[in-house]
Amino acid sequence: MALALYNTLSRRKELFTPLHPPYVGMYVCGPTVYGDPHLGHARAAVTFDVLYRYLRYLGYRVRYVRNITDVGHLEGDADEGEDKILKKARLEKVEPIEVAQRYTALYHRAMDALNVLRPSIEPTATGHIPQQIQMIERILAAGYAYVVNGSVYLDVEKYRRDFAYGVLSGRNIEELLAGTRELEGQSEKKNPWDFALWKRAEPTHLMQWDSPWGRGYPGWHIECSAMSTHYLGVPFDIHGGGIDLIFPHHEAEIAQAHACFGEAAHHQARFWVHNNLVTIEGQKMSKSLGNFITVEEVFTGHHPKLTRGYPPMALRFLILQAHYRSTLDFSEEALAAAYKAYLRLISAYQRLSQLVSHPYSTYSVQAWRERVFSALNDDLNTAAALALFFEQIEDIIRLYRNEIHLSGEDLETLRNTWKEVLFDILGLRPIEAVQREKWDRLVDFLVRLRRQARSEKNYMLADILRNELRAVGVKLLDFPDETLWELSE
RNA sequence: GGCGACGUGGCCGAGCGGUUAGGCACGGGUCUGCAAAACCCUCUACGGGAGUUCGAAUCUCCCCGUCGCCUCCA
Repeated sequence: MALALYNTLSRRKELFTPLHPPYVGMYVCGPTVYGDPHLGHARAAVTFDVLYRYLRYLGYRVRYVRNITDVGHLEGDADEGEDKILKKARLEKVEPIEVAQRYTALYHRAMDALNVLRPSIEPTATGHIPQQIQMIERILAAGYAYVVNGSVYLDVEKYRRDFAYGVLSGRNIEELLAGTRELEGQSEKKNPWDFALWKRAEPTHLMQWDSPWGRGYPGWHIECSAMSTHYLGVPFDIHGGGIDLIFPHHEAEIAQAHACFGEAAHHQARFWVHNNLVTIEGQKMSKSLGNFITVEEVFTGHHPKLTRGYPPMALRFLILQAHYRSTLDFSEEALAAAYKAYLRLISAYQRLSQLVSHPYSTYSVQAWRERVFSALNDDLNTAAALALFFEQIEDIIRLYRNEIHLSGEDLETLRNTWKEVLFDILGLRPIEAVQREKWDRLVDFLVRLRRQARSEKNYMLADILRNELRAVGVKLLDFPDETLWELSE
C-alpha cells in the first residue's frame, strides 16, 4: 500500500515518495486576507488538511507551510488596478494591517471550527520582504529579469530560451499572446506575458518598502516562491492550492524558481496538487453573481440560500464526500443530506463501543480495512473511503444483534480503523466529548424514568420527558426491551 | 479563439473493460400507546450517435450541452 497522488505537472497519478524521508515539505497557497473565509477556502483547507493528516499518519515528519497573503495582489487588468487589501482598508478607514489581522483571525476561527489543523509555519508576505528581495536580486543577477522605472519584471522571453514556460498549465506563449488583452501603451513591460517581481510604489501607496530599486512592494507571485523555498528548500515535495491558481500563479512560481535556482529547482516542487472549485448551482462562486457563501453563513444559516444553520462537521463531511479534484456543487439539499449522513456515521461509531467479542470471527475486518486504505491511497479518494464506512454500518448492526461475530482482536481492528480514519485522517469530530459522562448519566436516568412512566401507562409524563429530551437534542430510540438514545444535534 | 475538465437514477456523488458504489430524499414494511428514530426492502442510472470488444458508464470518433482557466481568486 502506497499513496498515489495526481500530479498536475505530469497529468497523472504518481506514487508519492519524499525527497528526504522521513521528512516531507508541503506548501499550500493560503488565503488573501481581505474578506470573510468562504466555501472555497474551506474546501482547499480541508483537502490539504486531509493530505497533511494522512502523511503524518503514514509516519512522515511533515513541515506544512501555508502562507497568509497580506499584500500585493492587485485586482483589475494587468499592471493597473488596486491592491485588494488596500482597497478594503480605504473602504473601512483602517490600516491595511488591521484588515489583514482581522481577516486572518476570521480565517483561523472558521478553519478551527472545521477542525482544520494549523500548519507548521504560517508565514505572511509582509513578514518576508527581505527574502523576496533577495530572490529577485538573484533572478536579476541570473539575467532573467529587468528593471524599469523602479519596477522589476521577469523576462519570460529570456527565460524561455533556457527553460520551458507553461509546463504546468499546458500553455505556450503564442496562445497566451492570442488571449492577452493588451493595454496599449500603458505597459512598461517588454512583453505582455512578463510579470512583475517588484512594483514601484507611488508616494500615496499605503504599503511600501525600501528595495535596491527604490520604494515599492512585491509582485503577485514572488511571495510564494520566496517563502516556500526559504522554509522547505529547492525543490520541495508538495505544492498545493486551488485549481484556479495553476495559471498564472503557479506557472509564475515555477519560472521564478528556475530563474533563481536554475535547473536544480526542478519545477520548485515535485508534486503539484490542486483541488477543484466549489460551485453554486453549477456556477463558480463569485460576488458578482451573488452566490457567494461564507463559512460563517453556513454555520449561522444567515444566507438567502439557506433556511437554517449547519454545524461545521456537516460542511466538512460534504467536502469529504466528493473527490477533491471534482467540482463540488453546493446546495442546502446536499449540505443537509451530508449532515444526516454524518450523524448516522457518528451514531454507528458510538455503537461500536457496545459490541462484544466472540472466540472467532465470521468475516474479515482486515479485508475491509485494506479497502479503506486503498481508497485513501488512490489519490485521496475520501468519497470512496466514506462509502466503505456506510457499508460497514450494516455489519455493525448485525454484530450488535449477534448475527455475525468478531474476535477480540478483529473488533479492536474495527474500532481502531474507525477512529483512525474518521477522526485522525479525515478530521471528523465526534459530537460533544466534553462533560459527556455526567450528561450521559443524567440522560440515562431520564430515559429510565420515561420507560417507567410508559410501563405504568402514564403517557402524559412519558411524552413530557420525550419532548423535553428532544428539545435539548436527545433522540430516543425505542425498542421492545430497552430504549437507546443518541444526540441528534 | 487557445488550454483544460465534465455531463451518472429526484438531489449530491464514487467509478477508470466484466460485481449492487455510497449518502440523502421517495415508496413499502417491521417496531410502537401514538409517534419519532432505528432496522429491513424497493427504486438498478450512466447526454446523443457510430465504432472497438466475447463484454463499455468505463476505450475511439463525431455531435449536443455545461463549467473552469487564459485578469485577482481556494
